[in-house]
Amino acid sequence: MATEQFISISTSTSSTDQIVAALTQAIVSHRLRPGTKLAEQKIASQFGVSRTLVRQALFQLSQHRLISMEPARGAYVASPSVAEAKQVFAVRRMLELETTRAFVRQVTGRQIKVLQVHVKAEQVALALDGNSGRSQRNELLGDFHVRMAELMGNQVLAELLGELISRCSLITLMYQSTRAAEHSSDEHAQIVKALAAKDEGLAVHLMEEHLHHVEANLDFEPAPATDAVDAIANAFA
Amino acid sequence: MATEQFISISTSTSSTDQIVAALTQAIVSHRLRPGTKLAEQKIASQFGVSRTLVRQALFQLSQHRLISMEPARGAYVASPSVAEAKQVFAVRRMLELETTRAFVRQVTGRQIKVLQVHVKAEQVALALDGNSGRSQRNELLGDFHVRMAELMGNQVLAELLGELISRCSLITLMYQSTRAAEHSSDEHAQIVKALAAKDEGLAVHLMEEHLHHVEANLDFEPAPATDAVDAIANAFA
DNA sequence: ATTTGCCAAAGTGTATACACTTTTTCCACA
DNA sequence: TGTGGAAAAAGTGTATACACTTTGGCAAAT
Repeated sequence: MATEQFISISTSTSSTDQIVAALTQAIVSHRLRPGTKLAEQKIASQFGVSRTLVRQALFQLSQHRLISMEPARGAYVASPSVAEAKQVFAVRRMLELETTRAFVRQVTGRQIKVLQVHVKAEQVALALDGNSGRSQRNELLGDFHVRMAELMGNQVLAELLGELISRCSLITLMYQSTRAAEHSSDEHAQIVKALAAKDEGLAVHLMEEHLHHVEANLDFEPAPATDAVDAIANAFA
Repeated sequence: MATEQFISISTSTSSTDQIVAALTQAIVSHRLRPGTKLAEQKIASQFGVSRTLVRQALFQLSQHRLISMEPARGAYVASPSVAEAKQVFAVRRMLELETTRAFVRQVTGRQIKVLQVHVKAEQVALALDGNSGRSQRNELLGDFHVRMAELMGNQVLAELLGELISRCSLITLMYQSTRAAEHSSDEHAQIVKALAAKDEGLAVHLMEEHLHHVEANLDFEPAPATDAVDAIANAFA
């Protein structure tokens, strides 16, 4: 069964939030793959709580669109459609390009420092990690963008972007073509350089290209009927 | 007691969703004012269900930031701070300006028709309604923006914007200065005209001004200690 | 061998029970 | 008259119970 081992990285948050965090990480790191059924009792046992808390967590995750709940049938890890994936990326692009623009206008040395440190961390993780934690890498790469929003002092934006980027992680891992965008970190570095130089045009341009690369590395192709049921469904479509 | 009469506009959605919808409407229409306590059992009785379902609904609303939940103390209708209000508007501006830009590029006659019809509806409501339903008017005015996102075929964007606009409604009603922005509908009409003419620059400019007007009509001023407790709190701040 | 129908097992949806926390009440006392 | 504080009331947090739905399999019939 795929729902077996979670590692609770518990801090001091509420029980439900811990479950949400653990499941989120399991999903965006692909330890739980799209389509996997999430039976309430099994998860409850895993965490040593009752279904009540699991249920709350699942509801929350379904609002984040990381799982989908079908009435009386249960919760499943979401498998965003190509259409949805493209929409999520479109929204992300809107928010991030504007964020970049706004960022340049109010950038301080301290903020640049923070971003530089983050990029360093990315590159260390990339170097050290070899091939083990594709997911952790992914998470760190996504965090760069959330960090930017946080540094702008707009918490609302940061939260929204955080949710979008979780969705993007799921999408990325789902539609990932053979060779992923491993030069992301370099692109981040370049963006930071442009931000430091307060070159709005360049920064926005680099961010635009960066996001384009991330999306372009996905394989949205005709979905070649990977399994029998799909094949039949498609045949009658 | 302020939590007394809701009017269930029930469709065929799930019980929880009905409660969420009813409470949302009650909040954004100011039938429930910011700070109002939402006791689970009372609401449950209102709706004729158990606390379980109400609890789920409240969780959902807290994720939408329409209510805030304090551990062991219960749920209260949110009173967004000035800082949060400004952040929400900032994000909204980002999304809507980009939406407008994208809209112009792919606009069709049918879409323009839909928007024109909507604006007509706004103006009819404004004319008929006199002064009765400030909230309904508000809702309709917000819907214009959501409709634009929907027409672009980006469901993700539409949902996100919908949530943001709910928050804006709460904020608007909370910080509303004496004279509200009643020319919103006219501005919508002008925007539609610019969209129809595929004049990207003008459309974006008008949208920018429109959003600026909406925000400028709010009273974010020093919060002149409207009640005794606040006054004391401020005195020692 | 394939299909249909039915029963058992598993799972979800909602209500209720109960422990624990916060708020309110009210009385003793200054 | 006003204040401190304990006991009661109200309310939240979690677990459990139970009804209803879906699922899977077995057996009978074709």
